[in-house]
Amino acid sequence: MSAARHPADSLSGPAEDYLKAIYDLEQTRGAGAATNDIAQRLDIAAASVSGMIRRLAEHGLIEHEPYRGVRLTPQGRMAALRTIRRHRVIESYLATALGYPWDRVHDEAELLEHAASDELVDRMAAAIGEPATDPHGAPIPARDGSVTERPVIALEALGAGAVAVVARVGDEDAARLRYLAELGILPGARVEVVNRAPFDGPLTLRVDGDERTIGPALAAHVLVATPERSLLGG
Amino acid sequence: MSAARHPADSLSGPAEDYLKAIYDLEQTRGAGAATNDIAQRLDIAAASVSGMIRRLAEHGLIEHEPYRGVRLTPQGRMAALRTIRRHRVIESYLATALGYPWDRVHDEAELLEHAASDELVDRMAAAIGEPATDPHGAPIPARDGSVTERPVIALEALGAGAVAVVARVGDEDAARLRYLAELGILPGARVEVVNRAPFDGPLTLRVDGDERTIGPALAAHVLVATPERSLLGG
DNA sequence: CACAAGGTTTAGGGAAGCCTAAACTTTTCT
DNA sequence: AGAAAAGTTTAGGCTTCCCTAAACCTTGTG
Ligand SMILES: [Mn+2]
Ligand SMILES: [Mn+2]
Ligand SMILES: [Mn+2]
Ligand SMILES: [Mn+2]
Repeated sequence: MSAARHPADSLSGPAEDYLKAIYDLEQTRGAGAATNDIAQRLDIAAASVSGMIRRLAEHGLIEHEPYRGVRLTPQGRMAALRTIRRHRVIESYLATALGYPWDRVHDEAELLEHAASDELVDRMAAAIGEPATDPHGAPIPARDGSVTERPVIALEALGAGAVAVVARVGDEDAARLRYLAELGILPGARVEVVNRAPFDGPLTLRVDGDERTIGPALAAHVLVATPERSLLGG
Repeated sequence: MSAARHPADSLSGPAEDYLKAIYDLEQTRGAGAATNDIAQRLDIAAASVSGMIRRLAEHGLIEHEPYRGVRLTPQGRMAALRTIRRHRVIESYLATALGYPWDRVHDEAELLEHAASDELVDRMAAAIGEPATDPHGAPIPARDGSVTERPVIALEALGAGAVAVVARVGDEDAARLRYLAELGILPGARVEVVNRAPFDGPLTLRVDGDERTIGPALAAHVLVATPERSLLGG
């Protein structure tokens, strides 16, 4: 009765973080986002997630099929993308305009994204030349919510001999980012899989002429574009 | 028993706004801040202020004498000044680095001040050359909490013939800021009181060679430094 | 098919912050 | 001084967002 007719502009910080998490989960897994997955991503008890799910559904931002998962409504997707745009523009601005190291922009953006106005975010984007991706290679949605996700594949999924360009790395863990930077695994870097040990063993890579060995768990957080995929268009 | 031994770094946004308000009230009024004044400044019911006062006192940030008012403890003053520094650095950065109009920096800073880290604020300050005052002329506290408040007097308090330099204007009301800018009443502007109508009447000023008339209510929000005061040192 | 395991929701509770109404204290006015 | 006015606090309630424990579905396995 009172559903779906709410201010909509004034989402709480926590609500915005839930929508972002649900958006991400919907993207990677094909289907709706599971309560447990949301809980894990946000480091919150599953029961608390159920509570927030109810509120978001009442506001018409998600649809909830009990015991089955949640999906964003068009309105919820728009809200998620607005927050994601803010997050990524802020990350980019901090790195480009203020010299922030790339392993620390994420935590700062995680809070600022809920406080910065659309106008501020637009001014930031303009000041640094409307970048297409954030410092970790993630695409920045446009003001209208449109995003062009490049076709990418996890570095972990490549076989020996494959050559690829790093498109994007997971940005949640600062220590991991520092380590990847040490290895030269940055967006735009060319990597070649020299060898792949069996039984989920480490990958030997050639990066910038140097040989590097990384475990599959780490390689799962590195997304790459392969020449074939680029040409075929995924 | 559990008083005064708390994280202290993690103050809520509302708590920081209360501390700022109490700091301001302590400065202008000489004595402790009254519940009603805090309520009016924050646009919150007086009863709600009593509740927050209890919490802030439990955290050792203020001292409360019931029915008499509150005062900041040294710890509370430090927390207030840290938030004020953030607010004013952010205002300055928005105006200088991002071309924000001076009538809109305040509202944006009012939210960002609770989300920006000290490191971000320091980087902003460095990027614009460590300004001494914000766009409205208010002094920016240093990292260690030290502030040098210039001796100022309300323009409203000047008599006919007085000459002064605008030091600072109230920044809470955007429309008022736009009007003052229209009149040329900006920090640094030289104003001369040409005439003063009796019975709380309007002041006629000369600003930039132009004659301007403003009411005493508006003049109360313009703080000026007079030559004598500057020389005598207040 | 039954049932254990895993995932999800409900029940009950707490802290923060806000509200209105009522009680209470202090100040001011007659 | 006594009473009205002004200011403050307390009482009782509400929403949001979090928690743990218990009930409840769904699924996969024996
Ligand atoms: Mn990020
Ligand atoms: Mn966030
Ligand atoms: Mn301000
Ligand atoms: Mn604020």
